[in-house]
Amino acid sequence: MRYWLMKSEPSDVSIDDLAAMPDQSVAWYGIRNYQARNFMRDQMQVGDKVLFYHSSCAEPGIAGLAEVSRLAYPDETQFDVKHKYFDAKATREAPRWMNVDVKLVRKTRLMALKEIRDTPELATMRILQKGNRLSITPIDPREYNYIVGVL
DNA sequence: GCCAACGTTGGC
DNA sequence: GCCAACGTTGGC
Repeated sequence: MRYWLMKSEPSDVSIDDLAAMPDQSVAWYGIRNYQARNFMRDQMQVGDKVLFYHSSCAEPGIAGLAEVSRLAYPDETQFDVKHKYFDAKATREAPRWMNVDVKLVRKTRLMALKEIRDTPELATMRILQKGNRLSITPIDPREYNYIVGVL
């Protein structure tokens, strides 16, 4: 089993939006970065643990715990000409983008980016490294356990 | 809104 | 294959 941090803009899908979904589960659509796609396509397994992170918002930070609930499958939005994530180079026969489904485990207190940054045990997390922009990053089990312990 | 950092695109 | 131009991310 692996551990991941997945960023979502709360104006798009927040932890409360996730909680309100049928099954409290959502397709992680819209990933248009190959590294992040490859993590979902090649490495994620059902049951993998996910830190649900709010990005591009007033209070960036970890907002809840989730887990992978469905293996990667083609991202529907790439085929929808009216969608902002439409990709003209993707076809049903040769889809370019994939997504897993992610299901809520529980909403937590917000662990703010600042708190993460101020925690020596978490200094090696990828979201803290300069210039990191990846929206999906692997998390060390020790880091994951530390975070769950303080939430 | 700014801007640093990085990924992608496309002409050559 | 190089690399300049461009687009995006995401904290501030």
